[in-house]
Amino acid sequence: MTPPPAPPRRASPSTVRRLSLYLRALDTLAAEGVGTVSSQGLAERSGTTPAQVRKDLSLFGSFGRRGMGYEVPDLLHRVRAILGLDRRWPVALVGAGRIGSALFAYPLFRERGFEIRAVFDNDPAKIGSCREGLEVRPVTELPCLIRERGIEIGIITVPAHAAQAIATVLVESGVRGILNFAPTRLHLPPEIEVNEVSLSMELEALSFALAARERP
Amino acid sequence: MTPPPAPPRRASPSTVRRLSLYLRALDTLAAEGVGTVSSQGLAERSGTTPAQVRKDLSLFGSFGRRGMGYEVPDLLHRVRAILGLDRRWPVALVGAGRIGSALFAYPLFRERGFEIRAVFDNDPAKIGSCREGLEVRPVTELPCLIRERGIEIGIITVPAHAAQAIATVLVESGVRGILNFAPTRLHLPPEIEVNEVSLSMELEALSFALAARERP
DNA sequence: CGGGGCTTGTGAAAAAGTTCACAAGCCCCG
DNA sequence: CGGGGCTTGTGAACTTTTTCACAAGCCCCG
Ligand SMILES: NC(=O)c1ccc[n+]([C@@H]2O[C@H](COP(=O)([O-])OP(=O)(O)OC[C@H]3O[C@@H](n4cnc5c(N)ncnc54)[C@H](O)[C@@H]3O)[C@@H](O)[C@H]2O)c1
Ligand SMILES: NC(=O)c1ccc[n+]([C@@H]2O[C@H](COP(=O)([O-])OP(=O)(O)OC[C@H]3O[C@@H](n4cnc5c(N)ncnc54)[C@H](O)[C@@H]3O)[C@@H](O)[C@H]2O)c1
Repeated sequence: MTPPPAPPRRASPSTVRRLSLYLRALDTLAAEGVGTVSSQGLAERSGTTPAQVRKDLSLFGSFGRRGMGYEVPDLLHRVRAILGLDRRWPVALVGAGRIGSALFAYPLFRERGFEIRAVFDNDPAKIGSCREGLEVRPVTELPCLIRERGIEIGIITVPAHAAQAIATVLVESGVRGILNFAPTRLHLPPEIEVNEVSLSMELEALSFALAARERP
Repeated sequence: MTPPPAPPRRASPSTVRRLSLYLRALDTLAAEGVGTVSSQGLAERSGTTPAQVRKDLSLFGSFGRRGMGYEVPDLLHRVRAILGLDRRWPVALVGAGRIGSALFAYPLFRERGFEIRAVFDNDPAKIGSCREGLEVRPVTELPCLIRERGIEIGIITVPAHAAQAIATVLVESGVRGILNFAPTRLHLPPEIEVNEVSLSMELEALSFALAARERP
């Protein structure tokens, strides 16, 4: 009656996080001209264990040579492909405020293939102004431009009270993934990928750890 | 020979994350004037399950009444205390660039008890300028001011190549917890709490999920 | 004042994730 | 061309985290 043992051959969120770390480490190694790296070496540079590195990678194939380790350029390419970074991702940014502008100006995103192709705001003072060559457009144009420019990922950097409405419009316009900086839980259809970034949460984790250390 | 069953009565990182979510939900409930909430209600508002809510809270005590649920103001206070938010945390910000300035201007941190009491940079054009009433100081004054102002948490928003040196100085000056926005792994003594925020990683997780969905 | 309807707190079971341990494989050297 | 030294890939053991399930407890109503 119980369905077989279940075939869950999927990467856990922690594996995905670590893959990003491996990618960062591999970028550095490649820049240093290192040709080959062992699971040991990768583990040291990404703060995990050799067994973990091998397990993570083995979910997607066998990329190493026994006795030798992994070839840096090859593995770099593989990990990029696994993470879906072997293509460009057109991105829209909604909310050209403080954090939105900071993100927009951040060059590393583009290097990784994330291309901000539209910026929206509803403040007349901001609309029409330029951010690094791209003009801030009114939110009313959002559906049209998202479709036109084939945008698949939206970054939300508007105040919390406006986030849900923006998210809904983004999804209706064809966006499949959302990175949300506003401190609200978004209600969206389950096929939409949502990733929340909460800086308060990060500080609170620190505060918890420091406070816990003081009184056990 | 194996030490007893082991008494690991500590909250896992995921529990801590969820506590932050509960806190956010409780804030909203309190603002709405709701007097009482069940684990069910909290779960819905924080995207988890009732059993998980109860397990998480039970790590720290019994705060509810059977048949009734939890009293919102009481639980709010308890969760704040658990997270170490029943006090002020003096914070220093190093790197008054784009993301640093955005963080500095963000009012929610202060509301949660995180008080930015010093801002540092090494760019002469920025030193001496003011951010919301606080003057940007040169990094050379960092050790002295950190000690003087009793700062325990440092936020690093300098370029990656400068992050390790800043982190080391912060720790030598007495900081016990660090929130690092620079994309580098920091090497610090184990008693220092370090929390990395990597926005690339968040985007990459999205990209992975969207790409995976396309070719199963 | 006792029974019914809910909801908590918590062991026990299940699932998920990590570490272990080792056979299989590769390269180099003699 | 065969042996030694390393390192991968991977089942199996172990650990941690989540889910389940239910007794214990509280309140309200009749
Ligand atoms: N600044 C930070 O460090 C920080 C940290 C964590 C989270 N956040 C969150 O990020 C979001 C933005 O924060 P910020 O500090 O950049 O605020 P901000 O006020 O500087 O920027 C918000 C921008 O959104 C625009 N906006 C408001 N309503 C809009 C709407 N309905 N449609 C389109 N645009 C709209 C505003 O015109 C403004 O330009 C907030 O939800 C905040 O909680 C900010
Ligand atoms: N902007 C973003 O959206 C974003 C996103 C993710 C991560 N980050 C990371 O955050 C960090 C800062 O990014 P940013 O965009 O704010 O860059 P930025 O160049 O705007 O700001 C960096 C600031 O650090 C100062 N600085 C440089 N070296 C210093 C030193 N040795 N001591 C003290 N101050 C020094 C500079 O003067 C500048 O004011 C970088 O590590 C970046 O990778 C930024």
